[in-house]
Amino acid sequence: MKNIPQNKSIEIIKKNNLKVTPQRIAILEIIESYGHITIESLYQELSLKHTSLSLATVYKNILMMVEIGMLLEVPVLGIKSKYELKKENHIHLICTSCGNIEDKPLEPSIENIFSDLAHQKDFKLQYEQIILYGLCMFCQAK
Amino acid sequence: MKNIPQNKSIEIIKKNNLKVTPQRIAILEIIESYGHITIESLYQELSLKHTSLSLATVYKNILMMVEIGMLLEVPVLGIKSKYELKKENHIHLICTSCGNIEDKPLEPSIENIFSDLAHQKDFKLQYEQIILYGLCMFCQAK
DNA sequence: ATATGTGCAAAGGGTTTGCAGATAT
DNA sequence: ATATCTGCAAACCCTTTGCACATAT
Repeated sequence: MKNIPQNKSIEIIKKNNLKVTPQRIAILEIIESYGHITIESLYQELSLKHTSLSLATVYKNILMMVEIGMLLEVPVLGIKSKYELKKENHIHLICTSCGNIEDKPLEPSIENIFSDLAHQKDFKLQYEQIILYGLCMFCQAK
Repeated sequence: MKNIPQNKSIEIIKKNNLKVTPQRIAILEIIESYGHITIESLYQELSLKHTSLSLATVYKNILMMVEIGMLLEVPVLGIKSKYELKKENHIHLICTSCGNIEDKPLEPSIENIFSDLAHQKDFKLQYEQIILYGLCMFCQAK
């Protein structure tokens, strides 16, 4: 494979001491453009441009990238997990009608509430996962 | 099967207009005693007393009970989902070391924060899923 | 009596694995 | 040059399904 573009995906891969392959660049670019995506959709999208890219490679990379903290798994009730690039902690708003996921920054005031709460329970907090399910503005209009 | 005890599980089953079978009673009693449990553990536990109970029956019931809102699925990053009896909305504290899940009531002050936040985004909130990952007091001591 | 539920065994589908060949460094 | 990565195909679950029989109402 050829034509490796210079971009953010490459930087992320390098930062994590992984080899910069066209497959990985393609995977990250699609995840970035979608924001949140399932393995299945990711593979479908990848197949359009990289017909030889195998599903096994997608699985191996996604699992490994989650493992090393490059990606974050977002479990979605009822369907399969979606994956996103790791960034500052944020809240997810998931539409139960269209499945779209929107991010919202996690304000310090909220973070404080949960760190206090964890402290009360003698719980050493590592990660806060906040997911709000409901109808997005578009699906409400329907 | 015989020996149907009178208890909370039976009431739950009746309230949902399902037939009261020994299998369902056993399933609910184990979920209640564990608080949160995976399908696999549930089946293992069930097998101890009800040797003829099939895994297919467990799956059929759990899926159906989640569907009608008797049970709630709690996705756990890295492993399989656990299931719990539906009750007032609450926060989950999941230990990343031992996997134990503890509940904490969701205070109105927190609920208000998220309903406000959803409102800002023109999002019609249906369900708030808050999961805190970290180390429980026992695993910190190790 | 009848709708519902269970158990079995088979099918299904998503995920993982091993390995040989290819590629990035 | 060599450690890493990819693609293929098989293996491996976990989960679902269909159907005949059993059971709750």
